[in-house]
This record gives sequence, structure tokens and C-alpha cells, in this order.
Amino acid sequence: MHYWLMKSEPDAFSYDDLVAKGKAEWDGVRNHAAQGHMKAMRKGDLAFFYHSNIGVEAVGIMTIVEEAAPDSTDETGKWIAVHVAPREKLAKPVTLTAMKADPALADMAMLRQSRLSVSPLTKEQFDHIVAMSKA
DNA sequence: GCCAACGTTGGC
DNA sequence: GCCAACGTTGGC
Repeated sequence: MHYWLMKSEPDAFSYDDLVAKGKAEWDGVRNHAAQGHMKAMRKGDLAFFYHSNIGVEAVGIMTIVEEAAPDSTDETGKWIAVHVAPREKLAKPVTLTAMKADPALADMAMLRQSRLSVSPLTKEQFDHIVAMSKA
């Protein structure tokens, strides 16, 4: 089991949009580092849904339901996508500010490279953010 | 193969 | 709307 954090601008696609659809292809990722992380995802892995630009916070947890397959929005055949489904909405969103302020998350990949749209989390980091959402 | 120019992402 | 970080492109 591995843990991830995935960014989306909520005015384009939000966590509530995912809940409404039930399942969605996480497409449009055009960055090699982020693609590498998506290729490493396995069915059953968990990922935070993070709202960039608006909110700037983790809002929910998703399950990876289908592993890497060709991105249906890509005509070149070079890029892959995974499929995700909503698991649970966080009781309280965890903001980027709160993550940055927490020493336990100092090594988080996203904090070290803010533009990375798909990033890995350790189990400790994942559990810590879940705990913050319930505090 | 280096590096400057340029475009995009994303936080503020 | 600005700007820093970072990726990509193209000239040499």
C-alpha cells in the first residue's frame, strides 16, 4: 500500500465533482516526475485530493481503482493516467499553511517541490494529515 | 551538451 | 496580478 497527493484546480475539477461522478480518469498530467508516480500507483492505494489555487488544501481521500493506462486526452500516446474514486471527505480540510507549519511534514515531497502535481507520501505523513483533518 | 529565452504552474 | 520555481525549446 502506498500513499499519494494529487492536485487539481477545483474550478476545473473538484472533490465534489469526483463524488458526483463516482469514478474518474486522472488525466492531463504532463510532467515526467508526476507521471512516474502515477505509474507506481497500485489498485487500492490511497491519495489525498488537493485543491490548488482555490482553497490550497487537502479536502478528501481517494482510492486508486485502476492502474496506469493510456491517457484518453492524449493524442501522442506518450502519457498515462490512472482512475480514482472518492473514499471520504475530510472532516476539516488541511491547508498548505498548516502542512508547512508542521515539523512532522517537513520532508513532504510536495513541500519541497511545490509545482509537482502528483507526489508520494509516507504512511506517517499520510496518517499525520488524516489526524490533522480530525483535530 | 550547454545555456539563455520563454512558457506554465501555483502560491501569495 | 505578480513572481519564483521549474520544465522545455532552440541556438550555438
